[in-house]
Amino acid sequence: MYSMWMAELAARAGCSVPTVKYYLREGLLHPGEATGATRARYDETHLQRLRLIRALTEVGGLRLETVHQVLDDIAHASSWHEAVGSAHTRLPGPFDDEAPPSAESAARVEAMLERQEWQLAPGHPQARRIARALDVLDGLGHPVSDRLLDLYAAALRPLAAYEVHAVHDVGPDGEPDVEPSVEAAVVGTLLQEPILLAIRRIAQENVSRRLAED
Amino acid sequence: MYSMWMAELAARAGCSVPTVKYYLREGLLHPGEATGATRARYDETHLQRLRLIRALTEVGGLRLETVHQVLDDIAHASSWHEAVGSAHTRLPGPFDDEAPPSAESAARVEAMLERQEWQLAPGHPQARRIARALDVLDGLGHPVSDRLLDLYAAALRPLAAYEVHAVHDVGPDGEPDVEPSVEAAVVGTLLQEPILLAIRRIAQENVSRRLAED
DNA sequence: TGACATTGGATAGTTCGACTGTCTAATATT
DNA sequence: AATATTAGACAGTCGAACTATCCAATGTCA
Repeated sequence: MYSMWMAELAARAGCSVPTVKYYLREGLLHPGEATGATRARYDETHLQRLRLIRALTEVGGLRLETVHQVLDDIAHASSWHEAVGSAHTRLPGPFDDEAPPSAESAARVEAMLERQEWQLAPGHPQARRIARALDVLDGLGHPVSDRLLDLYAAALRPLAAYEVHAVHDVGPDGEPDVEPSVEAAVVGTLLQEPILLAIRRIAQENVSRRLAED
Repeated sequence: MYSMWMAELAARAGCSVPTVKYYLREGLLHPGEATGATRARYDETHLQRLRLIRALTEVGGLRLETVHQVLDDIAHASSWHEAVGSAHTRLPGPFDDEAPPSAESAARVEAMLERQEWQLAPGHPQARRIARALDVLDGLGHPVSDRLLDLYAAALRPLAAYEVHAVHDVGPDGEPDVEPSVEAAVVGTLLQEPILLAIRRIAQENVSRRLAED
C-alpha cells in the first residue's frame, strides 16, 4: 500500500502539518507506522480519515470532540441499526442543553409521531429538539402548526426510505463489514443536510418570486 | 407602553445584564430611552429583539455579526421577495469560503434546477453550496445520485409552497408593513430547519428499525 | 562522508467569538 | 442621608481549534 511522510499526507488532505500533529495528539487520527525514533509513514487510511474529519467539522459543523465520539460509534458498531441510532443521538443540534420542552409541545410532537405511526423511545433527543423548537418559535410569535409538522413528516417519509435503503443495499450482504455502511449512513445523514436545506431555500425563493411576479 | 430597567429586561430575555450591555455595544440592540446620564428605560421592542437575537444564535447557530446583517436586511426590506432573497444569501451554511465547485457538480445542480423548472441567478450561493457538497461527498466515496437530488426537490417543492404562502398570507395585505412578514420568513426559514432535520432523522431511524426487525 | 533540511514529539502561544468582571460617577429608593 | 442600582467604558476570561517554536534524531544529496 502506498505510504507517505506526514508532509505529503497533510498536503493531500488540504491541511497543515501542525494540524495533522494536533489531530494525532487528540487521538482523532491513528498513529503512523514508526520507522525510527523520529519518523513515521502514513497510508491511505490516514488520508481517508483526515478527509472524513474535515468533512464532519467543516460541512457538518461538528466539534472535534463530537467527531471523536462519532468515529468511535462507527468503529464499534455491532449492528447497523444500533450504530445509526447512537450516531444520531450524538450528532449535535440546537437545544442540546438539558432544558425540558413544555408539556404542550412535547404532547404535540408525540401526537405527530403517532399519526405517522413512528415509534420512538420516550424522551428521545430528536423529539425533545422538535418540542423545544416549537417552544422557541411560539415565544417569538411565529408558531408552527400541526399541519406543517405533518407536511414535514409526509414529505420526508419517502425520502428517508430511499436514503436508508440506498446505504443498506450497498452494505452488509451477509453480516460482516458493517463499518463501511455505517459510515455511509452517518455521512449521509449529516453531510446531505446542507443539500436538503439549500434545496429548500431555492424552492422557497422560487415560490416567493412567482408570488411577487403577479 | 410598559418599560423597564436593564435588569428586568435581561432577566425576562434569559440572559445576563453584561450580555445585554455587550449587545448594545455591538449595535445589535437599539439603545433604551435615556432618563438621565446613567439611566435608560427599555420596552417590549427591546425584549422582542433580544429573544430574536438569542433564537438566531442558539437555534440557528448564527454568529452575532451575521445576526446583525440579517436584522439589517429585515429592517431595510423594501419588498418581501427581495428581502427574503438577501436574507437567504446571508444565512450561513457550509462552503462559505470562496472555493468554486467542480464543473461537473455545478452542471449537475444546473440540470436538477432545470428539471424542476426553477430559476436561479447563475453562481447563486445555494447552488454553489449544493455543488460543493456533492464534491465533498464524492471525495469521501459516498456520491449522491441525481435521483436523490430529484427526490429532495420533489419532496421539498410542496413544502416550500405551503411555507411561503403561510407567511405571505399573514403578511402585507396592501403593501405596507413588510417587516413583520419578512421577519416571519427569515425565522421560518432558519428556525424551522432543526425541526425538518430532526423529523428526517426520526424517519430514517424508523425505516432502519423496520429493516432490522425482519 | 559530511552538511543540511526534514521529521516526530513535546510544549507553549495565538486567534476568534462571545461573553464576564471591575470600576466609576450618577441616580433611584428607602 | 444612606444604600443599592445603573450606564457606560474597558480590560479580562474562556473554550475551541489551531499555530509556532524547540529539540534531537534522521534521511538525503553533494
